[in-house]
Amino acid sequence: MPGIDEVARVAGVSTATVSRALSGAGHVSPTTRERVRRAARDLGYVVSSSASGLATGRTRNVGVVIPFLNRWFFSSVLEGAESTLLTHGYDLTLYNLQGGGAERQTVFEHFLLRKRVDAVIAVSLELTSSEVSRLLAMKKPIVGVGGPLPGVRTLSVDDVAVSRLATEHLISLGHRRIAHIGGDDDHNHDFHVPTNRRVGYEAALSSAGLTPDPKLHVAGDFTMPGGYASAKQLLADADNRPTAIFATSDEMAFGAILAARDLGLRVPRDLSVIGVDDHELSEFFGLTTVAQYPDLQGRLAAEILIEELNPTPAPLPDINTPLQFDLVVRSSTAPPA
Amino acid sequence: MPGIDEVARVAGVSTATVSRALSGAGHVSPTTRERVRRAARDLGYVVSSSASGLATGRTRNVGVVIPFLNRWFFSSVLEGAESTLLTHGYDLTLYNLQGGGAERQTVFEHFLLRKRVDAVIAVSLELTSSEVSRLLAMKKPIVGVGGPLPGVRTLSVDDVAVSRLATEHLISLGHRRIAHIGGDDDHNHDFHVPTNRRVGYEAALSSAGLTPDPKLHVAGDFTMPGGYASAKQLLADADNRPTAIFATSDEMAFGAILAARDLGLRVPRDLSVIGVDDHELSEFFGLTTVAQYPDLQGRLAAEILIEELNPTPAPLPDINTPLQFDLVVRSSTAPPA
DNA sequence: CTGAAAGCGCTAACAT
DNA sequence: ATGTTAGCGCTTTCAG
Repeated sequence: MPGIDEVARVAGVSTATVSRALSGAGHVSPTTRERVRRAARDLGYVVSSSASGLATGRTRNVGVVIPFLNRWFFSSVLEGAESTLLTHGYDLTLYNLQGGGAERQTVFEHFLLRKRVDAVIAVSLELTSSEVSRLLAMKKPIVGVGGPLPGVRTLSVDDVAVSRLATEHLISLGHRRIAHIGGDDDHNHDFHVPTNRRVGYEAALSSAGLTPDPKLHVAGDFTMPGGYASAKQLLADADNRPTAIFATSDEMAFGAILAARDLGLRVPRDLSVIGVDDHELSEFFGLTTVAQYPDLQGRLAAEILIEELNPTPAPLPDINTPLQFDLVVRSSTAPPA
Repeated sequence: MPGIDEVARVAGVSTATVSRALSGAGHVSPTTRERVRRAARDLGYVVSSSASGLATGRTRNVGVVIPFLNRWFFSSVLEGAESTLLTHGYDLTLYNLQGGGAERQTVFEHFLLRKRVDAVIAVSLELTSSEVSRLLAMKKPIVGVGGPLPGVRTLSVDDVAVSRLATEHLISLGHRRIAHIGGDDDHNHDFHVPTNRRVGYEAALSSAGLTPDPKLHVAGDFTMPGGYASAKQLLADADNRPTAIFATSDEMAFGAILAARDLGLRVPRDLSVIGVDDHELSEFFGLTTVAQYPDLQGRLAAEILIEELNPTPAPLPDINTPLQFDLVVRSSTAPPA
């Protein structure tokens, strides 16, 4: 494992020149640069990130704090962030943390703050203001994905608008009895997504002169089996059955579609179903949905941080950047029979 | 951001003592240790991992190279590895790389080797022997998950035995026309999982005196839509329809179940389906499957590395550790009608 | 049990 | 354009 001085010796220059030639900072003559490059390559030299990090104070490493790895939304965000960071020469250090707990504390104290990362992406995680301020005090840029964070640049869809859009689609098709599979409280601390989605749903109903019926709202857990169970419950009473279901995630919507089938109902003839996400399987299920783009969210988060880390950052987007979402109509919604 | 010397000053000791007190290495009197601890806490001191890494040559960071993030198997491995590493005080740096390509080269040259990680977990990725030997030359332990790697400790299920078990289950139920949805060549470079699974399937058939029928084998892509399409194809010819399908992944098996339903076939009365994985949704689908335990695989990989990184490592498992797998019978398999 | 001091390998002024 | 040199903040002999 050769060090920089060995490269310097072989190239016949000083270590400073090697550093400059290899990092691209500072002026080095093309010939020298080439000589250094070759020496480095021949020796199989790679810089020590610890040494370089110690000298510069920058680690070229971004921490990502994320509550789930095995859910489509989250793994998509992660994938987007990872590939962007990688192409910009940054590493990604992963912290898979749910809710609070001692583990979370540990991560903050002993990892994130350890000068291990230059910046943090917090996905659907509400940092306490003390966590945020410590990070900010260390000049570590943070960007949140999935909801507003106090004093932190965040990327999020307008959940109220998303569910209003979904609900209005059903209303415009002529539906009047529209059920909603929301999220349970377990998921609510993450930026109140379930609450906001419910608000949008009820607002859309009210605007259309419909009164939200509490019986048509059930809490789900964002999973397919959860959506299945919720839908079964909503569809149990054959007389008062809704003609449409708006599920707050595509996976729950898939469950609802399967539940309808098992009850002998045809989608969309007997029941319309709409979700939120545009999950990779939504096309397969023919699910109408409101697309959000988690991979782009991850990419964008990474790009913002990279820019902020730049010595001369370009102007950055608003502190609360609203994200795009689109209605994607497929075959799970239609006018009621 | 206080440094170690500030802690030393406040605690009234030398920096060496602070280091010893905080790291637990070397002898420090209980009183002193307590004083140092308090000083550190009061100042909000955390060690700089760059400085510590530079001084010790260890980063307490493990790299994980993994081809997919959004597939259940892989995210489960990752989750298992992450939580084990975290509880042992290691960070996890994520490299999401498929196949070969320049990106992969980059990661090896500029990241993994940058003294950034102490060890590497390679998930379902065939490292070239030059990659392996470079890593080994730098004394970086590697463990592979998902298949044998030349000269590297690996954890993997015996894919031949797995699919033999699955196929034998169907045979023992009385099935004779058993189809197989395998993997396509795109997935074959990862340790030949598809090939091995096919071998096991055919071996089981042969042992039972059945001749594998090439028409009953189709290549899949490990996804649910892929399994759906493959099953549709297998079931198209009503006269020569198989009575059972063995899919090489649970997600494809789910697709097969849905395809059967769409064709008006009842599972398991008209068609038995078995998969491999024990995916989190397998219970929901009532899928009989051969369980493997990716989260445990991730945990185990992490534990092995942590042990190997230990200055006085305990004896380690075999270079090729076979992993557990179990037949899990649910309601998707039954004797043929 | 504790302190002094020599690095770990690199970068960034500052010179030239 | 390149070299000299002083750290970056910690760990670890080596003394005591």
